[in-house]
Amino acid sequence: MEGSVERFLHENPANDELVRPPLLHEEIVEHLRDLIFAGELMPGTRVSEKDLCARVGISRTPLREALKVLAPEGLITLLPNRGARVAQLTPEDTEELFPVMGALEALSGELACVCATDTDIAEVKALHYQMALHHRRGEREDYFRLNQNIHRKIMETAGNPTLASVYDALAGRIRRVRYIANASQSRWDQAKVEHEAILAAFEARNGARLAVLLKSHLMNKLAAVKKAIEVGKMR
Amino acid sequence: MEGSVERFLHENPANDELVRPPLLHEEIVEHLRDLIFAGELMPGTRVSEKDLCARVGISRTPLREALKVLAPEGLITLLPNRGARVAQLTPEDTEELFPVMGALEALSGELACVCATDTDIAEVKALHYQMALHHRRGEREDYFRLNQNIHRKIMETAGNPTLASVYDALAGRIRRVRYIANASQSRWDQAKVEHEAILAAFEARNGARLAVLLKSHLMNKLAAVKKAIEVGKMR
DNA sequence: TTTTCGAATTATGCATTCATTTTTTGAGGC
DNA sequence: GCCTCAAAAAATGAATGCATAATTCGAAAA
Repeated sequence: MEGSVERFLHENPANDELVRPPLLHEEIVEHLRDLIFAGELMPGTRVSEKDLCARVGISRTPLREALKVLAPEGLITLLPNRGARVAQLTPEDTEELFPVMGALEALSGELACVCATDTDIAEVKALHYQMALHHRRGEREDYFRLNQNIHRKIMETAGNPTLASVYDALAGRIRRVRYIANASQSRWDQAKVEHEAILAAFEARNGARLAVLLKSHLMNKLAAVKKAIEVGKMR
Repeated sequence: MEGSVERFLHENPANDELVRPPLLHEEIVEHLRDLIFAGELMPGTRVSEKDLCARVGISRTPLREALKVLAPEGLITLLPNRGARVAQLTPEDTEELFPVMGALEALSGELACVCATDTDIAEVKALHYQMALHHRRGEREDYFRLNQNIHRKIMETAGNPTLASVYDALAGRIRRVRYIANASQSRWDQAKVEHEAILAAFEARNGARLAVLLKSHLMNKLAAVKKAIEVGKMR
């Protein structure tokens, strides 16, 4: 009977999750994130509610809800009566975010060393050598992508979804500046060396060492970002 | 002239911040947080939009915006077409949150050891001995409050507002269970010993050691919470 | 008495509307 | 020509309205 199926679904909270229809504002949140990450909405840009509504084909209510969600996340800045803007990372933000991300990545490394299967390690190894290839070929975009994949794989291996989601939220804010970290060839080369040590620690399942390496890797990246910004300003 | 003052205010972004009127939904967010923390809205409780609107004296729009903000924060669970509920911490959440908070507290300790003035350390010391007094007197509520104050003071001394805000968001989610960590006298005593070591490391400005201590302090707290829940279940 | 089914009620999701505030525009004065 | 100020236009903040999904309630059946 149909009835029993419905009852089964409703009496089991876990299934309710699967059945639940999407909330419009959540889709808009993701859509806006994508627009920001893709660079279609640049930092500092004013987000016109009317325009975006027309563009996405919805009313202002869910869009406004989405903006309110993205504000605490740090992707949008809300100026009362003066609209929303794509958040701009201040130097302070940058300087504050990297250590926090470093701590979270360090934890991911520690946990990953405990949880990782041999397959997990082999996967990271494969990603690493593919990345190394892109480095040798000077393919920055591909290197960047593989780099992200490696860190993401380690994060996933850690098996702590809460950690991953906090990390992702912060990573979204510095996505743009991260990319410029390897602007200079020397820093890029150094990053590659660091990654070799990271791989080695992971293969050895040396969690403490991996944690330290990941942490310093991020702090070096911060230094590189600051330097790259300095150089950029002087021009 | 009045005009020049207004222009001055508007031409200076920093001042715009000060002048800007409050957004209703943000006030509701804080109000709801307070209600949840105060235990007036218990985990699992359904949040009726109509009732809460009447209670707070606003329309549904800003309330719904507030609920949407609190959902990603983990304090509210949104069930599409079925309303909002005060989020209930699952055992998985608990197990995931403590290590993350441990990593963040560890970082706060490290940074605090670098940034702290002698006054900062003296302040923590004072708080510590006041807390120790409450421990000796068996005053659990006061102990708990002082305990929070100490960790908060160290966090503030670290001088990383981003770190603090991420930490606070997570702390809000486990606020309730944290309180039951010192349910058993033996654990409470152990916690006090750990705090003495923490104070000593801070006084010595031994960041690395303080980090390790704060981290293990939180992991021990997790173990205690799990145990307390187990005991609670058996009754 | 308990269960089942369906109408009535209620609550939610989103669109629309109204009241303010901000921004723009342009006419007049310096 | 540039600044000042006021009126118009536009945008935002919040309330209300409407369509739909969920819940409740009660009558009929088992």
